[in-house]
Amino acid sequence: MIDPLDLTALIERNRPRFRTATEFVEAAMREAILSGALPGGAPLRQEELATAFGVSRMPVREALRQLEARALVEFNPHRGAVVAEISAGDSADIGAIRAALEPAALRLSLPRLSAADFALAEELIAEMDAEPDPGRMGELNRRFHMTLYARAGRPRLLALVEQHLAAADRYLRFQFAALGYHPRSQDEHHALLAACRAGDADAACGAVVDHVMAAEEQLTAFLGGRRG
Amino acid sequence: MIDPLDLTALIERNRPRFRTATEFVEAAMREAILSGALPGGAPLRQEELATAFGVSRMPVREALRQLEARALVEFNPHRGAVVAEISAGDSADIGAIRAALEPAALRLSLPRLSAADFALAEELIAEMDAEPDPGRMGELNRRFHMTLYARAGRPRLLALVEQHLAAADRYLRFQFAALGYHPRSQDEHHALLAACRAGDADAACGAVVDHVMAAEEQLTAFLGGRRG
DNA sequence: CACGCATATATTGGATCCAATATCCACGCA
DNA sequence: TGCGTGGATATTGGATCCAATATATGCGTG
Repeated sequence: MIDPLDLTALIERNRPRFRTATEFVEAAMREAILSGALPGGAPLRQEELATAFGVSRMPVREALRQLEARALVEFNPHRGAVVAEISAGDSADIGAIRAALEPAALRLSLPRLSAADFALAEELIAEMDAEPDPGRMGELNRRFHMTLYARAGRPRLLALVEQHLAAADRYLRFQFAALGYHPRSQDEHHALLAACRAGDADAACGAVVDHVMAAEEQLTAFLGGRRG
Repeated sequence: MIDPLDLTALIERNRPRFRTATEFVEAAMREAILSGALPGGAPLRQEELATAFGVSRMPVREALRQLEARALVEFNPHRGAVVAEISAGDSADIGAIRAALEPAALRLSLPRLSAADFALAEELIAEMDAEPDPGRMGELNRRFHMTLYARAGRPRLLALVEQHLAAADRYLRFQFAALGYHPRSQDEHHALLAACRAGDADAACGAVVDHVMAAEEQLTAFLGGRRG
């Protein structure tokens, strides 16, 4: 049973931003899943969600289908949808994808990055140092990475990267809550930015891969390595 | 207006394979889009599709939402959905993604490939030589690649790879129809398989990247390079 | 007392209905 | 004659209703 109060905060706040109820429900539920408000395995009763969002079951159904295509929820015919579980195996999967995509995006973007981009990235690192909330923290981390990739000029690639950065957030929140923030990650952010500023594509890509892999290893160890 | 006869072939053939109408419609429409039966830009009228599939508008709507999340169709609120357009820019986008993901999948899979896997890959190459139909051709090409990646043991990564192999098919069909099949591609398949058999991961990954990039360059040139 | 079967209930899947919005066309006016 | 406005029409978005299926409960029987 989902506590209605947990969701009411997310709901109705940015309702008017969306043109259709389906859009609204999809965005709110994605946010809820990625932020951990809806934990892995949580059953998603359509009627319950519909009343929580103040709509009928139909926008909920369409939103659930979209989230299914993004692997955030899983459907079982006639049995309902549940929030996709997190696991060590899935974390490794996401890590492998990030380690492949992010250097590719960076390599395309790097030559076109401007001084303003570097300044923004620097500022985001500083904000991360001061941010205690894990949720905002993940958001800042995502924006830092995306700032460096943004000039790649490949919308599809960037959408994939952002999607998997967000997916990784679900896991990083775990790590953050359990171990506190790892200062090594900030060192890696600085190193990455320095390599970018120097225009050294190979070093920058290496830094990204190391960064992703390090976080991934930490996580796999933390999650107990139940699966490869 | 969609010619109903174009779709009727796809419809009702494997209808019983699916447990829900939504699953069925989603699979059929994805197939239709990827195979080119529904070309880019084609308007997707819900009522029309519903009668074509012999269902109500609802499964169609849910299927369209799933396809939207996979970037195969585009929605405009209150204006309807259209099949996602193909373009030189999008082709380059897909090429960049493939060039990043496929070597990663291959590197994970390569050490675990068996003699049977190599034999299957070899057979698929041979079948490609004899296949005149572009549709079946793409299918064989996809299976060849996926055979080499299958042992990666990363379901999420493999799903992404397969998804973008399929997306690339939409473009390769173009190339095939206009230029005929390029024998160079088969040479590259042989070289790739040889490197895999030799267990040379670096060479194999290099071969994949070259293969993807070569096809991509051909395509970009053919599509006129309207966009980067 | 355990197991299997039948029935009851809850929940999803699918169809139909109504409302909201966009497009199209005609008409009037400058 | 060209442009803008207003209404008619088509199509989507959302709500409600019905059917199909899965789970749970309880009964009977071995």
